[in-house]
Amino acid sequence: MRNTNGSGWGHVPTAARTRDFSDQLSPEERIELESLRTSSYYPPATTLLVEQQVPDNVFFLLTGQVKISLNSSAGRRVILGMACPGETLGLASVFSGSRYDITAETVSPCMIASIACEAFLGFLRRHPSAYVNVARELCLECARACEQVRRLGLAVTASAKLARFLLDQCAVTPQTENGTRLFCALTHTEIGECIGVSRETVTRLFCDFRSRELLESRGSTLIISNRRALETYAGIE
Amino acid sequence: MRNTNGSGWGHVPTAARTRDFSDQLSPEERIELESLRTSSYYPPATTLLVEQQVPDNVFFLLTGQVKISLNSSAGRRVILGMACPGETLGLASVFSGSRYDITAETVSPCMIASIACEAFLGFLRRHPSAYVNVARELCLECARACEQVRRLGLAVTASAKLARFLLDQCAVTPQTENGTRLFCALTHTEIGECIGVSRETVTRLFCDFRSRELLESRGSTLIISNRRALETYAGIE
DNA sequence: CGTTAAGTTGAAGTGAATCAAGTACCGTGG
DNA sequence: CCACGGTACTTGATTCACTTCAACTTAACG
Repeated sequence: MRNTNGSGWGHVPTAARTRDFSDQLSPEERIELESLRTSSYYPPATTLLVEQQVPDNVFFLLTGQVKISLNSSAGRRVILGMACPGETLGLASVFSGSRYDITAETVSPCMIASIACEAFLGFLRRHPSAYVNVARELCLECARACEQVRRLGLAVTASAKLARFLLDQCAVTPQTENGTRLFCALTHTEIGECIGVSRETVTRLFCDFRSRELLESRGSTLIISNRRALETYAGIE
Repeated sequence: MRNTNGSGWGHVPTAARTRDFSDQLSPEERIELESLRTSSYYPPATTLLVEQQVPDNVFFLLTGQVKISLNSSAGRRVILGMACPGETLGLASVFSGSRYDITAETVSPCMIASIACEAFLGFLRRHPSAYVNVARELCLECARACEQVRRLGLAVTASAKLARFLLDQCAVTPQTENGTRLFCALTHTEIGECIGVSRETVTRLFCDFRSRELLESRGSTLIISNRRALETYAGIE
């Protein structure tokens, strides 16, 4: 099951991403924003921002994938999802002037552009129409958090949670003729953190799903030939 | 414990609310927005919007309280929180053009202003600077959803969840000399839906907390004299 | 004063966490 | 090439917190 290519899933996250923050900006605005950005390379497993920290930068993910999580001091963690190229990180906190409310770390080699808070807020003051872009990004963050609440709160059993999680992944993955192929490089521990169950339970559920022929797995590839079956099994809304 | 004044909590929700959507708009913009709004009275337990519906209006809560929840077709529900005067409802969905992602219903008699989607989007097109207000509201929605993920995902036991929930309420309630007084008109069922546990468990936990002298309750008033104790008991991050 | 909704309490059942032990896999370096 | 160490995965046994079910009490309201 383990996979070393370092990326979370074969395809994009929450919503297929066709545009990034600078979309819909005027050419001049785009150039100005460009001039404020400094891009750098980050190796896998680099921590970009930590919840409770005072924001210093807004990040724009150019390539690679970033794991977004919430952590408790007790060591417990909830993974909200994987950010994909085009997404911004830390925007809500910088904009609202509060501390970071999420933790973000790279899972694959990433190119990331960053802008210091004040510089970014200055840009927004000079170009208020860019707030439409801020609002668009915030919508995504909301959707991601809501999705997670649904997974954790509306699914009763662990199997329903996993099924729902897999179906959410299917929803953003292109289908092939005989089912959906998910290239999943998350460890069982991480999947557990995504859906709020223990590592061992994830293992057992995969066995269970396999024996029920709800999915096949080969290495880090999951093949879900019959979504319907998975949906009904999970008692999806 | 039951309380018939119909309001959720004695004081405001997530963040103390000092301004509403039209804050920071120019006087002309404010007047124009005003002209688009139609205000009406809604009795308690009126459903304003339902998840999966195609958005038709943006709502501005003027007075009263509104319960925001996520529901599954299986009848399960998660209460995200109570909206207070000044908040907007359905903004994210109207803005992003997707279906409502939450359900909202009044819990007390409410005055609510509404604007048809197209009219509101037209206003935003004419006054792009108003997007800063949209962004501000979306930040609130994000914060609320994140808070809920923390409650459901980071707290392990039911007691930790309830403790955290009560502490969140304390955080937005003015303190008196001998502790925090919460006027809670949520039923045990509703509290259960807020933290993802059953009604009976809520009852038992209240008994337990009382016997541990973590709180006192008189009618629908909760008195938390020692927050610290509650925090340490819950193993709060 | 009767009806309905909310709260309380006990007993039984269970799903999932935890603990523990063992296996498979991959990269490294002798 | 193989021994080694580390990480991830697997599987079984045990335990427990919470749900569910059921019976009962209390409170609110016409």
